[in-house]
Amino acid sequence: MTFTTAEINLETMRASASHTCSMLKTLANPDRLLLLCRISQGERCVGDLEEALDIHQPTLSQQLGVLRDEGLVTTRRDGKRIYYSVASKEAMAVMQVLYEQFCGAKPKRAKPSRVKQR
Amino acid sequence: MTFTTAEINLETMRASASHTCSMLKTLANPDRLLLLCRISQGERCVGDLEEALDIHQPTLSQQLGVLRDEGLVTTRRDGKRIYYSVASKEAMAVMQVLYEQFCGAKPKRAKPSRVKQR
DNA sequence: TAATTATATTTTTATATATTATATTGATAT
DNA sequence: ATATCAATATAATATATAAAAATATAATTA
Repeated sequence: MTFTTAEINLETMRASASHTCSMLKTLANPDRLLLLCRISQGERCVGDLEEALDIHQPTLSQQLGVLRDEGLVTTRRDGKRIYYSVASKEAMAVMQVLYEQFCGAKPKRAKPSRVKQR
Repeated sequence: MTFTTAEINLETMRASASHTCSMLKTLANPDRLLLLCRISQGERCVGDLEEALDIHQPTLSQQLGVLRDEGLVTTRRDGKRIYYSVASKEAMAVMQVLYEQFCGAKPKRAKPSRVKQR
């Protein structure tokens, strides 16, 4: 089977291709994808992320730096802790679709499918 | 401003992270993104893509090979020409969202915004 | 001074892309 | 059949990055 989409204009897409691709590139790493996934559920401090993902602290900090540089997250300090939250609605929209497509989640607006009663 | 999404379960996402990321990686290149964009509007032969994107034939063929290997497109031969079409609904869903988010396109289901009459 | 997080540095490893040349497949004319 | 042209793919190479991990150290706050 093959697919098409609603109209996507090539020139319009070309204009944002570089920006779009650098964001995709940032998401295209399992550690960063899962970090963003965790942070998308509400702000999280580094210690929490370290435990949830089970990666070494400097590696974690490095990947968080990548997410910061790309503008996908922001931080807030509270005492010794630094809390991360998602700063990009574009990234959130993409995450949502990825979850729907690859994890079988229903889109929020979908009509519930009719289920035969027995 | 910060953002959250509907529930995204970390472990569920982890299970598909590798697959998801390899697809994102494939999309995260301007040439491939634009190729997919063009092909998403209906099947296209290589010559058409070459003209639309203005890249050298072997480079084009190589990038089309990447899209094939990832299963994002399929081909059909008609005489001397080979026609490409999109084979991945997941990729189409992501393209659609990218277009909405980065090119200001409205999602299909959005209510039209009320416009003040004068 | 301990806890939390970030940064710098180095090393390893892996890609990524373009270029050039050549091969394959199908159509057409001889 | 064979030669040839057009369309596309593949192979081989070169070049350029760069991505991830590891180790060590620094900065900030309590």
